[in-house]
Amino acid sequence: MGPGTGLDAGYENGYTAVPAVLLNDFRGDGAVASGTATIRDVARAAEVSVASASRALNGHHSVTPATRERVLSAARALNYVPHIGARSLSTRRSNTIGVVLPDLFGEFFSEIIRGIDLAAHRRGLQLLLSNMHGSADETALAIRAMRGRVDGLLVMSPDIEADFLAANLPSALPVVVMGARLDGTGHASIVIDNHAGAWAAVEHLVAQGCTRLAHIAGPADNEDALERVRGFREATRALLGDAAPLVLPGDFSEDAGVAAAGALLARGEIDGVFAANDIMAIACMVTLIEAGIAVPEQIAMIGFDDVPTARFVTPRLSTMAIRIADLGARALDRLVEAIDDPSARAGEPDHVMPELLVRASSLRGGRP
Amino acid sequence: MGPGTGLDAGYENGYTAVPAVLLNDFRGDGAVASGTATIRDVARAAEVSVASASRALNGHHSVTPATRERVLSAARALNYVPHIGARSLSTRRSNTIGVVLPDLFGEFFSEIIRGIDLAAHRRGLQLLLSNMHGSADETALAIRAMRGRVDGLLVMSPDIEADFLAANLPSALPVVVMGARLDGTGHASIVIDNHAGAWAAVEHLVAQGCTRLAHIAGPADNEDALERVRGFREATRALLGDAAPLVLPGDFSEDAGVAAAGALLARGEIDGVFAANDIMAIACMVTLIEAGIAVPEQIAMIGFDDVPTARFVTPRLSTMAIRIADLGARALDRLVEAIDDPSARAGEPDHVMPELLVRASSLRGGRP
DNA sequence: CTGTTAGCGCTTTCAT
DNA sequence: ATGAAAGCGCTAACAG
Repeated sequence: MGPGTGLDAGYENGYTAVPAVLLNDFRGDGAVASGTATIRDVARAAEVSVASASRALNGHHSVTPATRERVLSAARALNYVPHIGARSLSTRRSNTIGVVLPDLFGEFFSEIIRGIDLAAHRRGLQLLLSNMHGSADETALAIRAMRGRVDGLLVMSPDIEADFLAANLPSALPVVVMGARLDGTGHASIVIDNHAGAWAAVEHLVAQGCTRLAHIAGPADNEDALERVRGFREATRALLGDAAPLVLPGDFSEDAGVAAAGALLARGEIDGVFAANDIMAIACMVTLIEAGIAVPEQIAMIGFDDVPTARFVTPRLSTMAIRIADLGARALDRLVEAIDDPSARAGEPDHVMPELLVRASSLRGGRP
Repeated sequence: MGPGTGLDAGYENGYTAVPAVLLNDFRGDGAVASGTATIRDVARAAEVSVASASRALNGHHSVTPATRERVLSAARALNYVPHIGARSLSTRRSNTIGVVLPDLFGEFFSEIIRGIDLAAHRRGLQLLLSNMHGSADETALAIRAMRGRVDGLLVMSPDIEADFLAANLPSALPVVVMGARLDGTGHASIVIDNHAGAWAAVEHLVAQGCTRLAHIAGPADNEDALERVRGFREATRALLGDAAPLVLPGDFSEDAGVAAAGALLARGEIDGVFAANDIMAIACMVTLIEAGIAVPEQIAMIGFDDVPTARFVTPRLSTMAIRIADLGARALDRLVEAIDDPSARAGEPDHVMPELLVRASSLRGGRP
């Protein structure tokens, strides 16, 4: 893991649990098939009640060292593995977090999952993944299907109407929403400051001497994308006096980037492009270069997100960087807080401020 | 999704379940908080027994249309959401697959997860994710922690000794192992033909006129990586008469690629590089180019995996392509087969043959 | 300290 | 067709 991600902070307290029995030095070299014996078998073998077995297994202090040892060795002998499902039914704790995402495609989501996983791993939590492949109804379904198996939900669905989302969020379960603000619903949320990010991107392009900007937009139903367009428009008007800058349609996909490059080529005149995400920026840039355009000399490019790939393209891509994995980790941390203290209603959304990351794709030494 | 991935095949039969009640046209717009009422509440409200409620909710045919309607509307009114955890305890079915991976970093794993998710989604299965962050003991732990919550396990851990792995796999649970062959354990597996892939890479480089090859190796404890080195060595000896070709150490990381570039620069003479994975190839290539080396003219490059990024670098990276997402999907499909028919012992491992994908980074028109 | 007894929420015989 | 009751495997009072 790279330095400075802030993800390797130490253990935190609070909602965190690794069942004691799982931490035994069991290495599965017993003779019996694992996953078969129940706690009753263990109790019988150790000649104690299931209650004592349970206590011993879970490290409760109220057990004689002697019986504890009997139970433990019986468990070992039987290759006992606790049935976590049953345990959570009884304790009303699953030590599992449900993660609901709109898509699993692309580095943005994999980075987010990585961040969530890292934070979850620190606390001994498991992740139940659910991806909606787009549809709103499926999202609702996915969310409902998590009932009784998770202690909390991490939901990201920037393209689902907030109202619909709010209506389908189980109010009994702690939820953190990523990417959409759900004010007044009592759910915590964490949002990216897209507008400011877009503005900063335009500002940078202008500082590099660009005067004819274009924006490659994200999906029309995506809140983040919409805010980026808005920021772009306002900034070009304010900074360049351009009230009707070119906005090319897009959908965060590679294809959209390629198509945008085609449009740019056909039109000419544009000397700076701000894409709503990195993947479109990269696809567009590669296409432009192959068509003989010099980047950044003829057209400067800047993206949004800072996915890992941005560093590997030639020229390296400037971008409005979000520490994506960090974002996921923060979301999980907030969720854990909410689980720890269910009474605390969520306050203001957490804000994530994208950071201008200047690399070669936009650096052409205009005004410094 | 790109064309030709083979991932969008239609529904298959077999182990597939979406609980009926979840498919109702419920849209969560009721007045009561969801996730609160139990089936007893529903039964009481509908004035029937819980048994009947259960039957109605699950679409059993032995219910009067009248009572079914009463139950359903009661459920709707109460905003009832079934407690899946309790259901699986009772049915011994969780409709969940446990996925155990060694790492979540990099595009290889995110692609694999995407493939698994796609296939799982088709069958209405959920994914319980678990990542070991390296340690073997953690792997064992993660596997045991899945007991009672999953119907089957998808395990990938090329850097864990096969014996240890086999000892810790629950024999009661269907398991498909990716990337390591566990013959004779009764577990299905699916492996990449690394040796042949490496050989093909060398063959291609030689055909392009390269005569002094180097290999950037993967981790020393990774089976896939080891096979790639072996293939590389054998091929260079056979094809080039080079019995002791340069093998640079690596660990599949970006840094390793950069370090390898340094070594290459210091040494000179090498005119073709085969890296054990794409990320090292890309990092190495970018570093070489920035140092003034012409790729592929002075040094031809080829990687392994075909991660999405390989298409975006300049020059585009040649690679031994694996359809990674496909691999994940296939693994899940095999697992589902095993769940469907637990009696069938696993046969031979599935083989995945990497495919030579020639892009600009290795194309220099030597012998055609 | 230990055993007995209830559940957790749901499905499922087995009667009726 | 419906209901009563017995679990699924585990934990948690409550007594002893």
